[in-house]
Amino acid sequence: MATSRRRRSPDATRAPGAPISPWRATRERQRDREIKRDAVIRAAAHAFNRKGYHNTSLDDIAAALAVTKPTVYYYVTSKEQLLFECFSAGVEPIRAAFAEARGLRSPGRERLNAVLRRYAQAVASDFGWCMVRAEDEDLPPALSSQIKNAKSEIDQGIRQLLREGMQDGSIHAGDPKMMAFVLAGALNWIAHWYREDQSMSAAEIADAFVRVF
Amino acid sequence: MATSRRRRSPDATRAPGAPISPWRATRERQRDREIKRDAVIRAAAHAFNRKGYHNTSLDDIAAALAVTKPTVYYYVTSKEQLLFECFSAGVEPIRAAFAEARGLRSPGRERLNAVLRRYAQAVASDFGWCMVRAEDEDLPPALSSQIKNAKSEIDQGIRQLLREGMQDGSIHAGDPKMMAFVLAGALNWIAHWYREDQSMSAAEIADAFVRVF
DNA sequence: GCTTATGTTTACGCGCCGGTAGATTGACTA
DNA sequence: TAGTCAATCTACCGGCGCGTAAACATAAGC
Repeated sequence: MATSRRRRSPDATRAPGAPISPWRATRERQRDREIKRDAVIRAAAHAFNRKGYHNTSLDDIAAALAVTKPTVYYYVTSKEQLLFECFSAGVEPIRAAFAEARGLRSPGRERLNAVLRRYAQAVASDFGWCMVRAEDEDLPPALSSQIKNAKSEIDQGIRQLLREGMQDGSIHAGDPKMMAFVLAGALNWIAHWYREDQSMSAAEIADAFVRVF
Repeated sequence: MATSRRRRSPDATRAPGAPISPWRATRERQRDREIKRDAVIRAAAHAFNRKGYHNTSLDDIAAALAVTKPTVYYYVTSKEQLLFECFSAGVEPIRAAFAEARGLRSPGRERLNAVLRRYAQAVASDFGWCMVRAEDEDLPPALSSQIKNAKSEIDQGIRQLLREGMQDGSIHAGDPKMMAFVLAGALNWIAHWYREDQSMSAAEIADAFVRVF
């Protein structure tokens, strides 16, 4: 929305070594803008992680970045959107893990383990906390439904890996739905206790968990 | 606090059949008060469960009881305390389950299963939701620390049962701490999805979970 | 019946916080 | 140098929601 007002796009097919375009500065600014926007989202995730969504004001987030509230609003349209962005940032690596696992040829159990490991790491991050705790009640329906879809997608992905593992015999038979609930629950819960008990790294936790299963 | 102003205690050693004490009404009123107070807490738990703590106003809770806000405050000193009471109500049956399990002579695995089953049922209730999601950030330090203690107690209880089960050979060896995290996480997570997917009763879920482990 | 305790109401104060309007600064373009 | 545009600021609005003061009603006790 805020970026839709550019009148001319910079010449993308510039010969190397050619004189620098006068629009270079514009591109740099745009890149700056993305960096700053990311910083806002990261700061928000960190604050939400520590104090909770509702106990964090936008003034808090702005202060953490040493700017003022309207500056935050320059990069983000609302607090709700901010939460949503944090959620998205948390989910993205998990999506990636699934995509990666789909490409592998190893038995289902190993593919599942790989996903779970990445999952655990994602959940242990600042974003992970937002991901796990982003509640539909806190968001307008449009964003809420997107979150539900994403969560459902992950759930189905786990069930699918479980089924594949059962078919190739690498995973003990059982009800995929229940097993997925157990797995997701155990992993998501990491977000709750990891802040207080950081005696292990996220990777170590993931390995320990996989060992338990 | 509100009950500390009674000047004379009713005669507790009254002969049966004797004329009813004029303080009987007082006792009845006191009992009424407790019932009403419980109703307030239940209504709060239900509302928190559906809309979340921060999205529930005390006016909402009052409206659900067809009274006004000050009436709620007549039974409860603050919203925070209300949340704390919901937490306590949720935890209490779990405490009871542990106490019961300690009295049994069966192998550790069965005692643990019994606890987990009750645990799952507690988590699937309205109170359970509050229990799982009551965050220290939302409460004053005094209450927050009590909650932490209760949670820690439960955690230690699970670990203890695991150790006992390992000693008598009924539970496969492993790291009790990690296993407790996995168990608690999987069970607590029930609170998140049970509202939307009520295809099974809490007891069925508990059995299914125990089977997965 | 008069008084006191108990329960509930109406009406309100007030702080916090999400969000915005509009001025301001500064850098890049021509 | 003038003009444009991106970025940030100061100052403010409005409302929601917790919690309270004080009046009012009803029933109990004497």
